[in-house]
Amino acid sequence: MDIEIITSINKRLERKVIGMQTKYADIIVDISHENLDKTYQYAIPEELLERAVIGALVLIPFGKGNRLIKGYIVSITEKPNWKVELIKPINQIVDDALVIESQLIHLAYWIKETFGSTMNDALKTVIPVKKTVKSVEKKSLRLAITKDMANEYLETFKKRNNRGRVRLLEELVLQDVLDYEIVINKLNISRSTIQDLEKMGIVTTEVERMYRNPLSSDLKQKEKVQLTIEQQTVVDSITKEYESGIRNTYLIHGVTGSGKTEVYLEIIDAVINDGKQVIMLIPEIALTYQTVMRFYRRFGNRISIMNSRLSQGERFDQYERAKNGDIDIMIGPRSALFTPFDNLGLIIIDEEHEGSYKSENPPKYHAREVAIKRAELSNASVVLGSATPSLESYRKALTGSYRLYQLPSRIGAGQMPKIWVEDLREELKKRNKSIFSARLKELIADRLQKKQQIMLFINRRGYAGFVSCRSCGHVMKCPHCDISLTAHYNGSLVCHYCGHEEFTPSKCPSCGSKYIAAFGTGTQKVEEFARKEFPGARILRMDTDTTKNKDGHEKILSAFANQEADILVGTQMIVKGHDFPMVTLVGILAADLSLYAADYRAAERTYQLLAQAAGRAGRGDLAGEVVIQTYQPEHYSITTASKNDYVGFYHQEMNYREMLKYPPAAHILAILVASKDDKKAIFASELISGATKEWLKLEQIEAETTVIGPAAANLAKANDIYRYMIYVKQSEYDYLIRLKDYLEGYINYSEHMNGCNIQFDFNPMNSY
DNA sequence: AGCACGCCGACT
DNA sequence: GTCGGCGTGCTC
Repeated sequence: MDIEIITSINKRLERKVIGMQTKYADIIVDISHENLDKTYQYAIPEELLERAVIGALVLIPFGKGNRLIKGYIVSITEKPNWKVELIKPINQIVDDALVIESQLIHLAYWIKETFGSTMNDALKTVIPVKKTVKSVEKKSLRLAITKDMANEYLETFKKRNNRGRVRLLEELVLQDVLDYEIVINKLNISRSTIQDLEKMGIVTTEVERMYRNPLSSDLKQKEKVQLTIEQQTVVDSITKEYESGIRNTYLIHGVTGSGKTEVYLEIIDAVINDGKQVIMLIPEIALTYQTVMRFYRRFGNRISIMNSRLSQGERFDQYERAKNGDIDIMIGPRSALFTPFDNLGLIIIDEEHEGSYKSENPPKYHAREVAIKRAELSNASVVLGSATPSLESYRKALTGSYRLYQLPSRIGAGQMPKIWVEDLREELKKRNKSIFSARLKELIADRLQKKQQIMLFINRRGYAGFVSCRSCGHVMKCPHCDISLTAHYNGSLVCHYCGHEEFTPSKCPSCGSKYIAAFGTGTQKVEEFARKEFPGARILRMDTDTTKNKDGHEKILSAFANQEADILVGTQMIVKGHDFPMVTLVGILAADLSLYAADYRAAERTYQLLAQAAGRAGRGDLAGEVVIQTYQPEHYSITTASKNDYVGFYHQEMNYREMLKYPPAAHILAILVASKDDKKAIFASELISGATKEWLKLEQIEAETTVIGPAAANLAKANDIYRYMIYVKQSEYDYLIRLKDYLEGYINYSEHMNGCNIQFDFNPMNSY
């Protein structure tokens, strides 16, 4: 007997004896159609077991004819969830590590494992929605023969009573191009009819693929600037390593105005000249016309830009262009990370510390970590850049897992601004009840007179204050969410979470007092004050209200850049992306507001905001000044920011995190339990916390692990859904992942979790 | 997407 | 009857 047959029989026997199970693979098929947008289960033949990994490209028999089609393995299980006798085996595995889909599916799996989500959610973030194919690939029908011939056919079809064909042909004779969609839906012609006519050579279908480039491609004169020695050193060092095949993660710590962008441009140039592709992540808020044009001028239409305003179709186009090799550089927010470049050489993350790089919905991944993983999979380097690096990254740079580069000085004539810290308590003592300190007032007057520009920055989101009763303290709250309502200038109260709107009451609903009014300083109030204080000044305000319509954001910024106003009042959104050479004064009205946030990152965020805001002053030839107004002038985030001392801040903050075991000193797993039914949510969260403690005991790590909660979330109710939180602090990330895996199993198993939505968040960036 | 099944009118 | 056009539903 043939030796191969014997071994195969032996193997089979062996499996029976050991009780080895057949393994099954969930596979997504490589056909773009809505109905096929799910997984199919196939048996993995024994001899393919080793190579059947997640992401593998396989050929599978599909449909009645068992025609072989391409598919990708997205998960592997032991138990079939389909009638076993109907499950077909995988035909073969195509070994092709370069297939980008494989890589992205593998990445999705890693995301699911590392950040906790379903494989489905992970896949959805990684693979562009296939549904959009329909709307993008605009299919149309055209007559393939002359009209006379068509009329002849029409006669014969009429005689034969081929109603479908007649309907279609009649329409085509009238108007020789028809939209595929219209033909199917409006004319009620089935696909088989069209196919038949196509076979007969009467009609042709065309896929017109028109790429919508969000930017017109008129200008692309190459722009090259002379780099400073500092910049050149960084560029040389990174490109030299790149060229010698070394791949690494680099952190560029450069003060605002130090010219990080030029450094990026040079490195990108080197990488694309090597025939590789580049992904550049920029926070959405900084993705302004100005920034985009800089890249565009340098690289012309080899780049593509993605942002959340793009329609699904446009987004899909961009992915297609990347896949077809029409572009080398993709610029965009978090989601651009999944651009299907198959020869990726570099990922850049600008403003690496930005909170928007952390996804808010599952999978709650951090773009920085995913970028590093993707770079590892496709042999690329990662460059992180920031004026105020996240503690996580700076720590890694100091311990050597990232390479650290410094750009300590501004380029050109720009000098670091002079920074004043004004103690608001002192102002109050001096009976200054204005929101402007004496110094700020004086400096504003000075700049107005010199015809220079001023930015006033209020450390809060576009918000005009909550409404409360002065006699009983009752606060107006949203009936669906546990959050105070926000007063708007049109007199209504709005909930920022669910959009609930009601009239501002004239009497307190709790005690009936007439003294109920809006509190807090918002951008609108600042604007009002400034108008009163400086009647001649032209003032622009930028917040969520004034930027609601399409290009509001861009319009206000360019109006200010064109010096159509003297003062720009705004929230965080004014501190990013734009250069205003005529701004020589920045006022930060209440620097410590963000310190009160109930969140361990409050100090870090405050430092970042102050540094960014201060960085706006004196970008041109004129020297700048910054006034920081605060009630806590002695707080280290403010003292270090006023001296532009990032390293000093880092060490102080790191001490605090070490002491309290907050990230990056340790890791936190946040578990959110949400349900429409309050009791269910409470019970489920109790169970989960119990299971957590059990598991910790089993692993014998309960002593070095802290479990907090369950407790009602900060936002205890949103959209009528009750929310409870459990926090687990542990210094080993791995333990938290294993705990998550364990809890996932527990949640699937327990029937008490029905009707509850449970989400995991590792090292959360936003509070719940 | 591609394939087959089943229904229905027309025709040898 | 049965053939071919037409609509529909399914694919592990």
